[in-house]
Amino acid sequence: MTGLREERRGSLRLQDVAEAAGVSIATASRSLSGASGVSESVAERVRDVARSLGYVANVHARSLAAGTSRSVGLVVHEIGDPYFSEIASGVLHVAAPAGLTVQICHSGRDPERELEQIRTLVASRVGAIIVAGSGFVDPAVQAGAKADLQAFRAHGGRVAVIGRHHLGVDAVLPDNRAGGRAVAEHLLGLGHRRIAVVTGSRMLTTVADRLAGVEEAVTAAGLRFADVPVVEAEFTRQGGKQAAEQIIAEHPDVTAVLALNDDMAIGVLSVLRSRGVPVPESVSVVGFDDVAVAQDLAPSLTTVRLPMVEMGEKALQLALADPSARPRRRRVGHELVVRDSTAPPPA
Amino acid sequence: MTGLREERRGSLRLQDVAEAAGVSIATASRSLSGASGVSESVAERVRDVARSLGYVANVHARSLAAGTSRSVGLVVHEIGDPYFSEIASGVLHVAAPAGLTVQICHSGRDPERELEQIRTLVASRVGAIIVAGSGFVDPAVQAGAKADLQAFRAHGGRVAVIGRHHLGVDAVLPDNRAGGRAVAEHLLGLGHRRIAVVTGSRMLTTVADRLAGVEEAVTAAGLRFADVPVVEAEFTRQGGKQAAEQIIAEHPDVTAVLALNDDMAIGVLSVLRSRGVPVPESVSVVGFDDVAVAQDLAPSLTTVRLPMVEMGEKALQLALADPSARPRRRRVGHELVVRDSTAPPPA
DNA sequence: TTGAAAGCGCTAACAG
DNA sequence: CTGTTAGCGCTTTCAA
Repeated sequence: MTGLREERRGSLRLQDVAEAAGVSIATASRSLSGASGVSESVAERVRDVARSLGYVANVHARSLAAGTSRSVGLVVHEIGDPYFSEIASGVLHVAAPAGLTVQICHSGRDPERELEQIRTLVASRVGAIIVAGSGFVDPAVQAGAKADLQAFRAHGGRVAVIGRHHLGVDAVLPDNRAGGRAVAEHLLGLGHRRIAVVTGSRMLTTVADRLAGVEEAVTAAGLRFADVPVVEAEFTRQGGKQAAEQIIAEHPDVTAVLALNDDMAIGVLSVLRSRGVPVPESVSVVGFDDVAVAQDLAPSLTTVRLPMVEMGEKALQLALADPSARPRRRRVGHELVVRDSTAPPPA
Repeated sequence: MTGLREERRGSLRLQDVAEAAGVSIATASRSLSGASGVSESVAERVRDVARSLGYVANVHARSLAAGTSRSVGLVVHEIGDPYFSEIASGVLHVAAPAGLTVQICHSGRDPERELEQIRTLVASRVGAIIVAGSGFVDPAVQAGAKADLQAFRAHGGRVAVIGRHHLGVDAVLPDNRAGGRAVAEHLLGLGHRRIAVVTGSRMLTTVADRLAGVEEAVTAAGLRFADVPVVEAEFTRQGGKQAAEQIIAEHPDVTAVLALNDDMAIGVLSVLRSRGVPVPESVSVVGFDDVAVAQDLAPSLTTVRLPMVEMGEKALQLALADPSARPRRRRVGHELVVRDSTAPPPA
């Protein structure tokens, strides 16, 4: 009785399809995988039978036998963060039509955990791994991840990263430096001279690059970057709030706050509003990323737009493209979006 | 030469660990899986060897042999939507410590696609499936999904859904109806009598439930629900904008807009602001969900808080708990959060 | 073009 | 407590 066995596992096997179609299991396999070497008539019949039976191949058996799987892994810092959820959205949008499943995991901005997640993905024999979080300034921090990723590639795995990493693989690179410069120039152009910068950990390359752009602009404007207060906190809304409190306490004379991501800028706006500081009349605020809500805040946030969804799409496309000998880089544009949170400094 | 084979696949097999530790492959397996029946000293040695070798078990081989996998599937409408990314965050937060990987897929609010995604997950032999996202009022629409989910359960799979009722499985249920009532009562309590409701498709149970709550409150206040304009559009920010335009055109006398999710409310606020309509002075606006940014909008949004992260956590916990004969329901609380977007109607 | 059969790496009886 | 061995369901040579 075949019934029993079906009940045990719950689904048909290729063999059931093969029997029903009156062919061997090998032919059935070839028919369904679209491999050549089967007469079209037979192949079609097998596919019909499979469909009518509702057969779905066991992914694990297939992956085990073939050594690869039709799935990709995505490592983000935190999926609840809009920056990453938009990237994830982009990844999913190109994965689905390609018949790929996506495994998402959190690194929590911790290199250790990131390495752990990468290992898990490697063990899952995913076909590609996309690392979406910021890299770390210190290459040593990611040495482990780099080694694992290289080994993964050496065995046919595909890898792409978003943002600057020292990982030696294909990368989608937003121009954080030019973006930082642009947004700083915007404030300087409005006449601001006492600007405070609110930032996440400088260990993150994203932060380092954006900050370098800011420094360029400040220096080019004839100011000393050393005189610009740079307040470091968590790269989150909460961190932005904390930094804002500190600025209000220690640098009450600033006329503009430049936050290195929108999340922090939102935190800054929140504190200023609760303190009754009018934005942009008394203080201008800018962010970076242009997450979807930036335009709906009040005042709407001046920021630098990064095409997160597109970055996710590009990353997966890059990973899926024919492998290249040396790492490819896809730069994505940025765009200064001037909204209502900035104005000339108070007279 | 073992070297070759290692190169072919790229990683060590259990056998390599077993040899290095001088035990049989079975003992090695037991040691690593933490199964009983191995002396602790041997088990420890095996684990040490495995760790020093950097061994990671092949997930597919394991799943194939064991018939189950340490992974869960999560179906959301759209991961870029904050409502779902917060739920996903909750799911990931309980999955990771449990050693579970999470596969996320998009249904795009389309029952067909949803069914397709569920099938893919079943084929992946995930241990559990979590369906987040509203169900459909018409049970027939989801008959396919229900059948597949039941079959999946019958074969040992775990299932939990968030916020839907026609699937006959464990569910985490936000009290949409009571929430709708609460937020409508808030508006009525402030003295509003000309209220417009902005909603997504009424085919969604989420919408139907919230709307029913609103109707209860309106009726209890002695008004006729039929007199309340209900504008239907996409359940997104864009839909909210569209609905707002329509309300301004067709019902210029309303003093309050009740949007059935925050996303739509944000769209409404955006349109009102660009039209120069002061909120809450001329028109009050309320939303539903309390996505993270709701408190940072200006005016900050009065809404009903749903604990999305917690809902994600609970759903996975439910799915992971010992299976029960009949569907369990975990109700999660809601909380009216009064902020700055509501006030009494203009005199 | 088709089929038989040897694994893919691991788990889980079943022996010892 | 430990080892032997038969699969898990599929892909892929190798023959026919």
